[in-house]
Amino acid sequence: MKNLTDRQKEILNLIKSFIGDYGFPPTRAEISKELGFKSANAAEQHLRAIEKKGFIKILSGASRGIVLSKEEEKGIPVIGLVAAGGPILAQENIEKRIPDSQSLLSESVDYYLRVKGDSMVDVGIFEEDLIGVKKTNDIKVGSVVVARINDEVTVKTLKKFSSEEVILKAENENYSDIKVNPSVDELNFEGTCVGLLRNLS
Amino acid sequence: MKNLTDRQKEILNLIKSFIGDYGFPPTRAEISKELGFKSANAAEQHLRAIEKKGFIKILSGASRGIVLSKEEEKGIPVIGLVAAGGPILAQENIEKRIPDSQSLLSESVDYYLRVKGDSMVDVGIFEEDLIGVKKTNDIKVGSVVVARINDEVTVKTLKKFSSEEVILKAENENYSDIKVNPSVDELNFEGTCVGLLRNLS
DNA sequence: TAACATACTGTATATAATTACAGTAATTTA
DNA sequence: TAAATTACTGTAATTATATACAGTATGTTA
Repeated sequence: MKNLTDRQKEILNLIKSFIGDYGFPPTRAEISKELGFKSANAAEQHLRAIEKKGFIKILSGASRGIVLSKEEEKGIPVIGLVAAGGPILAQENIEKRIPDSQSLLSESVDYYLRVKGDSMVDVGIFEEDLIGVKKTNDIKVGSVVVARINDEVTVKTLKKFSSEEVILKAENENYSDIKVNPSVDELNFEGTCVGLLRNLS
Repeated sequence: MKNLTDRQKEILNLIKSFIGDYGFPPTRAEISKELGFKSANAAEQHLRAIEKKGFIKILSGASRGIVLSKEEEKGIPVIGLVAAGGPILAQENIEKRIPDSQSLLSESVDYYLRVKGDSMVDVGIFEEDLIGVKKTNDIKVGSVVVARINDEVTVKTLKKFSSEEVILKAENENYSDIKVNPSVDELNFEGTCVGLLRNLS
């Protein structure tokens, strides 16, 4: 999918915020008015360009027939198993997308990660739970983090963080702490856990 | 807010599902076609009636200018403390509403209930977690239920369910089972727990 | 029992909206 | 450097849409 120009991004954002405000997409005239175009055709042509790049679909004949593409619906990706060797958010890792409900979790979530194993049961994180992860470099001791050690992704509590040693704690007495020497092992923090979703029944 | 007639409900549901499918509301003609009206005016008049009852707002002049009212935006209520003596979904109990993200939890949630106490920690339900509750009479032994015993609301696992005795199990070894005789105590099941949300950080 | 609400058909019209065609001009890509 | 893309103005036609007015019929409320 090609990149949008700044102007095109501006128009796409306008469409999204219009939908957020009114519940339906704007007309060409409304877009033009908002951005100061004197001709509705300016909007029309921008829309065609944005459609060509795959960000929207225009339903011909229908008034306000602008449909945001799947990717653009801002669904938050759910990551199942993480394939080795690639970024965690690679397309192949995305199981599905779930709607972005800002007010659901207080901090913004970049993706959900499906929990494997029972190493965090003592803090109520169970297998198959979805943890909401925020990508951040602001990693704090005591918080639950998503770390990648030698290309393996793991969820643990950060217990110690120094240049010589990083300790990741499993919240389950049957597991022992993971001690990592950052100068020897490849260690990356993928983010902090800011929330949890569980499907029961 | 007055109640809608069956036909009006049908039309409101059509509008919601149309928005779900296309991302914008239907026209009068589209509503009429879907429901088999031969005149677009039938839809128009239904819309006016539904607006009068407060479920939608019609923006005059705007095509597809149907806006769902706040209440109708299907925000799911979050219940904090339940005031004694009233229905659990009474206005005074509603802390806030969070957007309905169907695909978030697989079963539909009628409301979220903020968990008080630590009686369910062994199944990973912690204090302040929000459990997604589905109102249902189809209560099953083994599932986590929201029960009301003599006007007190509690979340427990249903262990036994017969006409002589109902046993509600706390999932925490420090708590003992609650045994209720339905013919003596007032026992109501408010619903089944179908999911869980937790805010960390 | 008169007034009102519900649930439509049918016709008509103003206006809202899409969209094609003809240009201009600057910038980017091949 | 020719061709394509971006970023618009301006005009106009067709179609999409909202919406008023005139009816018919049935059920409900005051």
